[in-house]
Amino acid sequence: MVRVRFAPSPTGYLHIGSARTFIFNWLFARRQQGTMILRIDDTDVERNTQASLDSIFDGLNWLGLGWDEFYRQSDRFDLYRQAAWQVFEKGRAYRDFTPMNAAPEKEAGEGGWLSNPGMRELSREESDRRAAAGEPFVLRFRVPRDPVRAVTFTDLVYGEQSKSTADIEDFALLRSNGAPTYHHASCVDDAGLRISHIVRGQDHLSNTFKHVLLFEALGAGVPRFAHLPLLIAPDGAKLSKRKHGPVVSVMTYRDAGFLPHAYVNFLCLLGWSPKDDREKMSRQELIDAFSFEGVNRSNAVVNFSEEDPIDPKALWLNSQHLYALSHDELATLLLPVFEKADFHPDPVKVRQVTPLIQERIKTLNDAPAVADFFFVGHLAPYDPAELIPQKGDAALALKVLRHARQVLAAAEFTHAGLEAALRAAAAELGVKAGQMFQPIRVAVCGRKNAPPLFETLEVVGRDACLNRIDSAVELLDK
RNA sequence: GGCGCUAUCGUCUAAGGGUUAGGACGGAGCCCUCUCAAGGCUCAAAUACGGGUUCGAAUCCCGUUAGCGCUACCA
Repeated sequence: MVRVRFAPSPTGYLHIGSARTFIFNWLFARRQQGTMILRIDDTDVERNTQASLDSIFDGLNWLGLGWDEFYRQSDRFDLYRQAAWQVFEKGRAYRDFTPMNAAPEKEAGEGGWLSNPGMRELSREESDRRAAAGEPFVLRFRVPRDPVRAVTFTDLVYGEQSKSTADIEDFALLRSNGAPTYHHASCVDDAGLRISHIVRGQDHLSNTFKHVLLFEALGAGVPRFAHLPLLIAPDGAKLSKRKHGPVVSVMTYRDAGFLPHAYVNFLCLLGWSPKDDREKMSRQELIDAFSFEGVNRSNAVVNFSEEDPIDPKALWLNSQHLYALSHDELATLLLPVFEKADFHPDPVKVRQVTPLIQERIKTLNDAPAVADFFFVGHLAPYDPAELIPQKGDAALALKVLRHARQVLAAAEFTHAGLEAALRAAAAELGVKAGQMFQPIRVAVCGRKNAPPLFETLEVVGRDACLNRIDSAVELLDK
């Protein structure tokens, strides 16, 4: 039975790298019909905040993938302490009374630290006596070095891994305040929750040797491991909010008008490939295609810059998913966006506008800027020169608009009716269709670039069209 | 410093002994066209470096360089 977990610590918003780790866990769980567990790794009481926990939930909820079981490490401290003392009783851990901040630090820059001399070999009697006297200590794991041996495991992504116990430090299990460390709590839970596969960032690859040792000391089976390459910034540094700003938070993409699934799709393609050139994939396609074979070993750059804070590929993928939506689905998503833009939109109007702008937006947030003229009572001021068509002058624009007004006053306001009427009008005037349409477009839309003319006029409606053309004529006449 | 991991177009990636090194984003151009999009087509763009092994290396091995990670009573 496959059981995987995503274990964020609530020390900030949901990072996009964490989001991807969550997604890969989720995909693997669904693919294997296993269980997805969300576990909050909040062992560092000092650094955890409720705000951060809330924002992690916000991010996860937006992604919309869900989980099957939920745990919180701060509820389980007794479990960790109990487990730690069992390890101690087995002789696999010892008390280290070295005062905090007084570690035997490398003065001469030689580096490397394995254990606190003396403490590891302290007799049980001496250790018990000092503890009873109230001297603070940290409980440290005793890495087996009597004969040095290799710790090995097979990573589903990185392959065979091996490290000598001569290169593994005696890491802490319990702090002097009795709280468990990340390594300890994590392993106790992974064992206790019967996690079958630990899928996490590659930054934990070298920690895994410690964890393997701990699982053994705990008397637990060792889970399978799959480490994921990291997401990094264009400068090669790891993504940090301080240095790279909001691009590292998933909420940024929600707020930018991304479709959650499009963003999931984008994240999946960072460090993983279906190996068949597919890019836009549905949730089910991702589930069906996912495997650790397809995961890369090198870190992936999220491509953004100051001017362009969103990866262009993410934007493209979002547009592809946007274009695939039905008009009704998209209209439903667009309604709140227009509301937020203060357009006081009528749902019927939004539904009419939707097909006209669908292929002109890359994010939901692009819609108000593209569709403003469908909703406003009065057009924002524009440069009258825009009304003048290619190879024409103000006189031509005026002639076209006056004639158009007449024609539109009588025309049947449907795509076919408008097309027939306006093409005929152009022929009558002896101007090219483009020269006819451009002044009308600018008069009605307030700009040169807009959706195709006939359907646009149809949705804007006869009254508004005539009024706007009157205004344009007035503008040119001055 | 020690230990571990990694290295294909600008970016995401495919090819895992034999390919003109493929696709996508982005860029340039053309087509379509009432503008803008969308769509179609074309072009530019890569195997970090040096040694091996082999008839043959992007691919396997060694070294170098570079980047990243771990080396906390953070996670």
